[in-house]
Amino acid sequence: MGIQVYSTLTRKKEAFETLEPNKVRLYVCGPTVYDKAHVGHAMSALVFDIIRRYLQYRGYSVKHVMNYTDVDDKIINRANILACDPFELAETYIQQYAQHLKDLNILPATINPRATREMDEIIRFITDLINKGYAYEAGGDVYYRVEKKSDYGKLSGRKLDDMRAGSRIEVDERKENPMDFALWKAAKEGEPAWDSPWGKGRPGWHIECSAMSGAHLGEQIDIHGGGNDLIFPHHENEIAQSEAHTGKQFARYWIHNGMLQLSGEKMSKSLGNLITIEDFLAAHPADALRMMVLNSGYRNPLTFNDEIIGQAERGLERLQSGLKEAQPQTAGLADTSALDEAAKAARSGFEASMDDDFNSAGALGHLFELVRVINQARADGATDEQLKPAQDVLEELTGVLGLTLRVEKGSQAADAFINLLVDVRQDVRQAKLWELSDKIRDQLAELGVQVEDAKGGSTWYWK
RNA sequence: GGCGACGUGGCCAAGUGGGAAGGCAAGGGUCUGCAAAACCCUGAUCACGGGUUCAAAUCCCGUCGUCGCCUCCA
Repeated sequence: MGIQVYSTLTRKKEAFETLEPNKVRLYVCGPTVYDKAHVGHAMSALVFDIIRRYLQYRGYSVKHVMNYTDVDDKIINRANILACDPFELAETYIQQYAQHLKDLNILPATINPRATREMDEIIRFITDLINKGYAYEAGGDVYYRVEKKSDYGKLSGRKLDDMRAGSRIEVDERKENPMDFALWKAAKEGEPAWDSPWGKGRPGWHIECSAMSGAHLGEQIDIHGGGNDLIFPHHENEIAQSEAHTGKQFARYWIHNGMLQLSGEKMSKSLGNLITIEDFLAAHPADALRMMVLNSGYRNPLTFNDEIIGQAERGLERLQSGLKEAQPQTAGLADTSALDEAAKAARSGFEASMDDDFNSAGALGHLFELVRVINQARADGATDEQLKPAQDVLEELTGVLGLTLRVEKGSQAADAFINLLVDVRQDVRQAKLWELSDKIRDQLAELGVQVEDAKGGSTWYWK
């Protein structure tokens, strides 16, 4: 059985079949760049990075598009407050976001389009919608006509009638239906604006994704992703526009990640309860956040707090323990079949879990079982050569999840001195000068070097 | 109010008809001069109440609770 993917559109798992064999067209909604990104953004980016890496492991070539919304009301407002240029503001945060993705070991998208650089495409798209009767101009604005297509609401499971009451929606007299949404917004004085058939203005939020997806991935794509807070109205509107434009199904699978929660509430800019990626990375390794994401279902809400981060960090240490070297001067195992079988079982279990809607928590479970067998073998005296095949599998599969299991490394020069010290300490221990031997170990620990004593000698590593 | 998701051991969490994975924490033990690491051992009436079934954590109905969307949001 191949990969099964849960699609929001059908609310069930479906067999994953791409439009073109072995190729995946993936579009993920990126951030609006008006402020520092927080760990919730990181979670979403991590989820789709994990999905992408697994698809690649499964032999797919993935064309991954992630956009930056670099012109909109919030950017303009922020720029006004800071008395700076909105384009420069956006540029600053785009650069910062790209660096965060790198720091988080998230593979760069194949293409990162920006709304401001795709204006011709956007205008062509809107023009076509007007020509086809799906949109209308009203005083320099252009609105999408939600009643024109009968399936509006199919992604979010809403009916126009249910939303009509819409007490919280400010009714705009110029709209035919209160749910009609802006494709193009006429510019006010001093705002960034582009020429269009409807006068100076800028694109609405939803249209840019449809236009850029079409421009870079074609009329139909395999996966469209984003946070589940985008289901309505953003993705609903994207479907409406794109399918009105092409007459074809837009995305085959809609994948949405759950929200990151802080103190029981969604982390968001408007609630002000956020932790920036910058702050997180200053205090924790990038792998810790990825580990948190991996250990839970991507569709479920994920609670973010110190205890959970701590659990993730200790879980990482456990994975790392599987990669440690053999005990010094060990005799070796007579039989390594347990290791071979464990490695084999780990790979097939890993694949079965990940095939099932990217069940990374289940996949991790299989990797932990491999760790246990490796550690058992080491404790039983396996040599490095004997451990290596299983460790290679562990390293490969954790790599598929995007974990680096990075072990801090000092300089080569320092290594030589530490080896010397540990070696000398070995003689000190043989002479049973425990006080001196402990002093060396303690002081090395203060320098970040963990020394571990075993029967045949000592090993050490940077921590 | 409408729509949707979720509720599994102290914590995180997999499993969605027939043996309740895994991790963290805790306790006990092995190893060790000590420490650390590692290894071994110990734990769940699957929110509650009904129902379907030979069989339910898993399906159906109801109750309670948590969260999300309905307005900008990853």
